[in-house]
Amino acid sequence: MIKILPRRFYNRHTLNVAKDLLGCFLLREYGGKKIRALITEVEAYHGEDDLACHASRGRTPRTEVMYGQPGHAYVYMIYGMYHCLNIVTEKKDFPAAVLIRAVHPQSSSVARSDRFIRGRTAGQHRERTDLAYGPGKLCKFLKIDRKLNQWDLTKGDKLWLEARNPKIKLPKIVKSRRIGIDYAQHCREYLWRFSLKE
DNA sequence: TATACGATCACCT
DNA sequence: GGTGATCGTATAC
Repeated sequence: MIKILPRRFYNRHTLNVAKDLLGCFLLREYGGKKIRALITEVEAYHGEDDLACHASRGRTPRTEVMYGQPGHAYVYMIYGMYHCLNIVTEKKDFPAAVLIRAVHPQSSSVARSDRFIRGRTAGQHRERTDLAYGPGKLCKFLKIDRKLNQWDLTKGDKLWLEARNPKIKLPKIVKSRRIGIDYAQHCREYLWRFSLKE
């Protein structure tokens, strides 16, 4: 039974949403293709007091989406060449989001995309999790860019999320410090990066 | 208007 | 371990 994550899933504390997103599926549909990917690594960015959060300097045109309704996408360009996908959390007017750092594409998705990206022939398919390991790489793999900024993720179209299979036991969740935010003073010590062990 | 820099990645030593 | 690519955003002037 496949279930699209509803708005109320995102309208909770960001740390809980982040942990609960592990093992869920990120779905991307474009050009007649549908890719399903297991979420394996996330980071939480929570409120204006979090110095690592883009909203730490308040409302700006860029951060406005994080102040909006939960369950929308916050996609921004980083270093002039990559995009990062975030899931907006918490109630309206509280700025917070979960950065999707890594996903594990389903085999059929990898096969399709490998053929599309690298022109591989049938029989050469194999797991290529490296294609989606890292926030920049997964956006490239899933063709996610700023056109999907503010996209409603509860509609089940173009980009959405589905619940994990409750019958499958989840690997242990590993907590660690967030990546690339050394400027965030004491906030860089927070263990707000969550990943599935393995 | 000008400038500094970043929630990254690939490639180098 | 280090560096360059490349441009939107925030901030300073």
